[in-house]
Amino acid sequence: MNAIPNNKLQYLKFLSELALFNDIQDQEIELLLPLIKVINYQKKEVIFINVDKRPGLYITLVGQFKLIKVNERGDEMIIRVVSDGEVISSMHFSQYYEASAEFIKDTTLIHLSEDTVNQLVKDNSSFAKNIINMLAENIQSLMMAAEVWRLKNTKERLGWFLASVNNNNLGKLPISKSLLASYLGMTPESLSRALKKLSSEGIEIENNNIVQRTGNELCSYCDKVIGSNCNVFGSHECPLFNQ
Amino acid sequence: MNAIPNNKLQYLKFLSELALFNDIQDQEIELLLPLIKVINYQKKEVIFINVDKRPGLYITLVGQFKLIKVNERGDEMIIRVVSDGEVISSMHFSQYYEASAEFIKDTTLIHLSEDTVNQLVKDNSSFAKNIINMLAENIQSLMMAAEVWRLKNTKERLGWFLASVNNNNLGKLPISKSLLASYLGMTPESLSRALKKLSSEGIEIENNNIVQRTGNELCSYCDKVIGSNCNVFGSHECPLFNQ
DNA sequence: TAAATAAATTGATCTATGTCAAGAAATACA
DNA sequence: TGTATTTCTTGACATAGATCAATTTATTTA
Repeated sequence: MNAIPNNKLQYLKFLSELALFNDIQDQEIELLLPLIKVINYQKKEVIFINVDKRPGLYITLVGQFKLIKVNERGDEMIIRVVSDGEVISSMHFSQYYEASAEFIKDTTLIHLSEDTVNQLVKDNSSFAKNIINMLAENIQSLMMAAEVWRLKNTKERLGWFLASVNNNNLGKLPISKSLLASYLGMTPESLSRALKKLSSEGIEIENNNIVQRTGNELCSYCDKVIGSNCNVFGSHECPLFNQ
Repeated sequence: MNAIPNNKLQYLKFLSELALFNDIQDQEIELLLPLIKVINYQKKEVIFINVDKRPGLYITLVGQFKLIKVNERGDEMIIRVVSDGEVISSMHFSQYYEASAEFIKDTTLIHLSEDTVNQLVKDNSSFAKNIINMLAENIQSLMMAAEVWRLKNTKERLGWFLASVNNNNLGKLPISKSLLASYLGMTPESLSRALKKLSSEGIEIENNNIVQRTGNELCSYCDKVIGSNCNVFGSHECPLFNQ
């Protein structure tokens, strides 16, 4: 009677490992399974996000998409690139905020309704804490992005991005160059030129791998936020603590 | 024995009217009063915010300050201008995020420690909800700011700002022009030139008051988020719903 | 594996906005 | 109320990065 269909039970392990469900018992997550909706999108598909579409919380089971805004002239801004395991909470956008999602890869999203999330926040303080942490991380990365766009030139923006993925992604470029250019708020041409300048400093991209001539050229583009998950962070080798 | 000093009791009414304490009983707020710290800052004072300074949640009792980041070249970015009744939650910044606050007016802040806030979130689901709403609003305004910086030119940025204050501030410019220029990511010279272009469209600033020739010129710079607290929003007069 | 398509690079030019300098207007101060 | 100081405006000029166009290089697809 209360059996959860087998096809939903498969999500239990995935969900339980997300930061969003930290300190939440598997039994509690199981109670959610009947409430989730699983939605598939194809590469290149574009959806419009606003008050009319079902709001709520979307968890990326697998795939990749970009959250974008476009102005009248057709200029596009990438608000965020969302990948496996990442969460987007459209219910926390203003009722009138409009954005689009464009799928970069075939993507499967897990959807929790606004009511479900609100109920969980009310009943489970760990979940409330996890939601708060998720939103705080969002704020953090939006502030960082603002800073990068406003205070850094094209070469510095690219250097900063490479430094950040080099730490948490083992030196592999996670997105294409043209997507990266757009994400960093520049044209592909400018990215190409910025890359040329960086290569004269010993930083190169060789078939999607970030390569540093002596191994620490990117340190000069690092900052304390992105550096905090680097293995020399805070040590005497780290230039951020030791100029 | 448990008496709250009279000088703290005066904050009860102020706090109870904040969105942060929605659906929270006065008795519960009273329990907080012994835990708050009140801090005064003078106009032009600058403080540095990072992990070493006491983190937590700051509520602006009265005054105004700007949250800023500066790069090596001395270029300054205003992350946010914080005014009376507004909240800044440095505890939700990354541990390593560094910013400065520069006080524009003499300012009094009410401080709640990180532990106090965490305890409240745990014990009181209304407070958790309020914190979530506050963070969501932060995300909203950071996304809007990113959009304004990235997709609008100087004239459009200024028009957008004037449209937004015209709604919620009765047409009075809340900050000086040079601060506004900095907030909008342009130089005072560019702001001056943008203003000249707007005045040819019937939009002027006359001793800090926003004046529109026919009364709705700013509508073309409005959007659904800032328009949502305009009194013609959604009606047949509103150009946003009716092109 | 070749042809077709898409992505990235390079060079030449253009343009919005920054910078610098001088003057005007507004505000503070005495 | 006049002087000093700050803020704002205007013009001349500089520049980072956009745009446009032509290749070159990679990736799909058949």
